[in-house]
Amino acid sequence: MRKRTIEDYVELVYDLQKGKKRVHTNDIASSLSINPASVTEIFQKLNAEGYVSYKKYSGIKLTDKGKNIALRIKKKHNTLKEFLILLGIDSKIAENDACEMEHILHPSTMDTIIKFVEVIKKCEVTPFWLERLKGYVRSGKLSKCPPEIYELCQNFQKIKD
Amino acid sequence: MRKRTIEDYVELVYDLQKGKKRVHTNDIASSLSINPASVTEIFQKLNAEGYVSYKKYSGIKLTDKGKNIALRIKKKHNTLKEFLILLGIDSKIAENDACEMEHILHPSTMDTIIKFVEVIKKCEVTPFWLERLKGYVRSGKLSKCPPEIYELCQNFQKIKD
DNA sequence: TATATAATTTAGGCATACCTAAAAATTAAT
DNA sequence: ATTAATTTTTAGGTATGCCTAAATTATATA
Repeated sequence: MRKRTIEDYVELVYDLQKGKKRVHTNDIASSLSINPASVTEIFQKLNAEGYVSYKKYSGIKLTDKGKNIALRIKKKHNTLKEFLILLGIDSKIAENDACEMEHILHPSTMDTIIKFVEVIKKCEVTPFWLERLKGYVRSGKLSKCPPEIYELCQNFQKIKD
Repeated sequence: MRKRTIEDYVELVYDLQKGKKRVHTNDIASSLSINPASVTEIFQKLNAEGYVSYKKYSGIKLTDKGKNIALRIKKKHNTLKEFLILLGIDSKIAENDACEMEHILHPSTMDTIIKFVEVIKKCEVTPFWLERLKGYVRSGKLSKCPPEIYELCQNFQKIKD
């Protein structure tokens, strides 16, 4: 696996913190299958950089700074997952890929994807191209674009030019 | 930057190899702004794992295994870049994000994206939703879906049910 | 061909993200 | 309230991907 970033930990702490006051070394350790001793080091680092407040032997708690970052990333994560699921990708895989993508995409790419999801979600009917895509992924066969659709697009294009 | 993988190097070697017999430490070193001494180590590793053949002081050359991997990744890369550009993302940014995504996406996600690009490219006219998305990204304003389109999609959906 | 210059490799170092083992603190059970 | 069990921390270790400096090999020039 790639090296885990501060963002990864902050996000995880946020999730584990739900319904408890503080997050303890063992919570993270068992959740990531790493050694509690390693988690102590991570806590110290997160604390030093102001993402959490840490008291020896009593776990950590996200600071406002940490919470903001967590929320920012989780928003990205959810949008990306939604995006992938929209395209027909299995939700477990979407979850995973979103997890990777959330750290690497350029803000403007993120912005486009956010708007993409928004546009598709605003449609009351499943867009036609999406039906075609899903069918193609499922069967390996790409159905023909119905001439009505084609004509419409063509007309709209003419209007623009 | 994230830790560079074997894949990164193999891909780079492939590109640098164009028009020359062998790739030398300095080619990689200057291309990545890392120390030639580090590149020697990388060469030894690539050689040990069979991706290149390496002769001390005379650079490396991709093996068939290495070449296959390079081609596989470059194909992913190109598709991802194309995909992002289709969505209206600036080509320099698309290049960069593709570079990151190519290593992380699940094969089935990759497959869907490949087919997505294929479907859109097969259209002789720019699909309508894509026009709307681009307009939205550009202006922040989302145009209404024309009723003709809406009706068509609705009809097709009825046929399916 | 001898020598200067450039490219490459070796040897050893540093940072980091993890590890294990053992010490210290906390919590639970009698 | 002791003592036992659990959790957490400390101390020290490993692997890796980079580094610098110095040694070695290759190449270019006189």
